[in-house]
Amino acid sequence: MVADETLLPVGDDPMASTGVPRRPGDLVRAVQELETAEGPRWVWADTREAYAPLLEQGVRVARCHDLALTEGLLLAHEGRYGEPRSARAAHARLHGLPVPDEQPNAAGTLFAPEPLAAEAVAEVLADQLRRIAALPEPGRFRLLVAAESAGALVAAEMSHEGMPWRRDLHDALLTELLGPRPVHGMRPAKLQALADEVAAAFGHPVNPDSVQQLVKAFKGAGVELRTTRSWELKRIDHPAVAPLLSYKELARLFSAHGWAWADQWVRGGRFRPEYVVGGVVSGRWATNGGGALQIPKVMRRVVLADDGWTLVVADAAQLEPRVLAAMAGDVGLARAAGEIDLYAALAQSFGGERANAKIAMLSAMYGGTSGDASKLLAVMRQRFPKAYQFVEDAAKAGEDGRIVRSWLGRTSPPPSERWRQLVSGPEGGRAARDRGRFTRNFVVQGTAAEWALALLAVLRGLLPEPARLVFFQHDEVMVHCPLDQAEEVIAAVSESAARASRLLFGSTPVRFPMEAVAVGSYADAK
DNA sequence: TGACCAAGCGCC
DNA sequence: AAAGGGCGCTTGGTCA
Repeated sequence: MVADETLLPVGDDPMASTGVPRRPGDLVRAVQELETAEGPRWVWADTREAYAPLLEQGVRVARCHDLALTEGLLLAHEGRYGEPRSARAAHARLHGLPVPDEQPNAAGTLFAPEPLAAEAVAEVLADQLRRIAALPEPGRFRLLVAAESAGALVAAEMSHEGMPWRRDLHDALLTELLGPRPVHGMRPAKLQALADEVAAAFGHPVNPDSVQQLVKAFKGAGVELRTTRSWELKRIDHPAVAPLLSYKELARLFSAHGWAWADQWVRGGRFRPEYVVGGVVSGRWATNGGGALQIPKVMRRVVLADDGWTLVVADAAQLEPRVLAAMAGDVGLARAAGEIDLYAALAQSFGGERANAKIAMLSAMYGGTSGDASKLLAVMRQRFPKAYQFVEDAAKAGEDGRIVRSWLGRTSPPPSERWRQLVSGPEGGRAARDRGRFTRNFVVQGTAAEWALALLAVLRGLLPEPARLVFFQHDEVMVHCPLDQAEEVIAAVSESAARASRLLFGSTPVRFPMEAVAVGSYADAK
């Protein structure tokens, strides 16, 4: 099955190109031929729709421009957050036509819309390039668009490739922790035993999945609870607590990543989630089903390289404080960020305590106020004034109802109407501070996400055949490759980190260490 | 019955 | 280790 989608190959000068409509029948071959001959930047309405069928046919492309992702970035930058961002909507706006509503979910719709004609794709592209050129920092925004689009390619390829997942080991792990797989609708034996223990401790039946029943049962036992969160339960002295805590932990494994999950998401020894590029306002990815970004650590042991292959796993160390140092241009902080252990390098400034340096940095980036935070923030303000001021400004903007932007120009959502009402009411201070914490974090998290996208884009281009990116989680990547490519892939990872840093920040003294290890099992990566 | 919300917890 | 911002996903519970 070939995508019913118009593709537009664009050479180095996008404005000079013309659309090439293709009949679906020869589309795949045409793409492959052009890709080999000219390596164009493919322009399409939506990468997931256009690229997945190509991947099915074994065709991979090097570069693309995703109209919908770009439109979303542009609309937000232009203060038009929330307007429909599909290529079709963008085309309608250009011509003053009624703008179609956003497709709620491609999988859930019965009728796919007619594909955009090549002329329409070209028009939307030209309009976007004009709008980008008119921005105050067009170069940065172009990089953002390229990185976002490259991310969309990687996401489609990772969904296609899948992360190695041994169902036999997964089943063995579940059986070890929960007991054998139960018949539908039943609890596994060990889970049921824990539920029985909880009931016995109360002296009457209690459903441990029901907050209401638990609160009531504890009340009957003379214990008043505000919530049944595990950290709150841990402070309570009652015989039901221990089995209840075990129950909660295992019940989550069972329901979120148990046998039914594997039935749905694991096929042919691969876990294939659907990634949503730009699915988080800060630019991080989200997933649509499969919970790929919330896989419990205990399950890493079932992620094994194929025979003769290895997993190269790497995560960026202390990415967010390094990003802050580079963005703020804070000389002192940048010097510390030139070291492998940034917090250790900062310790001297915070009474010799590495831990204090960490709290100070985290509090500055996230708006923390607890414990020693305010005292340490005062030190930070004095020692690293530019970094301190950078996040303070972002927080102030948020509190004032203004938007903020990441380094490359991703724009935060504007405040909601509800927030504006709230902020002028009796609880206004609280609402303002909450939004201040959000915008404070947005500039750091958003730029860290951009760095990670740039890393992915570069790494994708450096990987030798047949190595494949198979997993990405905010600041961590996994490559599946033959054993004898391990060294080359590890080198490619650190080279990509260096190039990503230059792409975003030029010649900064800040280092972005990305140490990769080759392992047989994901569980051995840390 | 289905839609929706809240609680709770997994990951970074 | 501490912390807080961001998410997805499941369950129970309520309401129309």
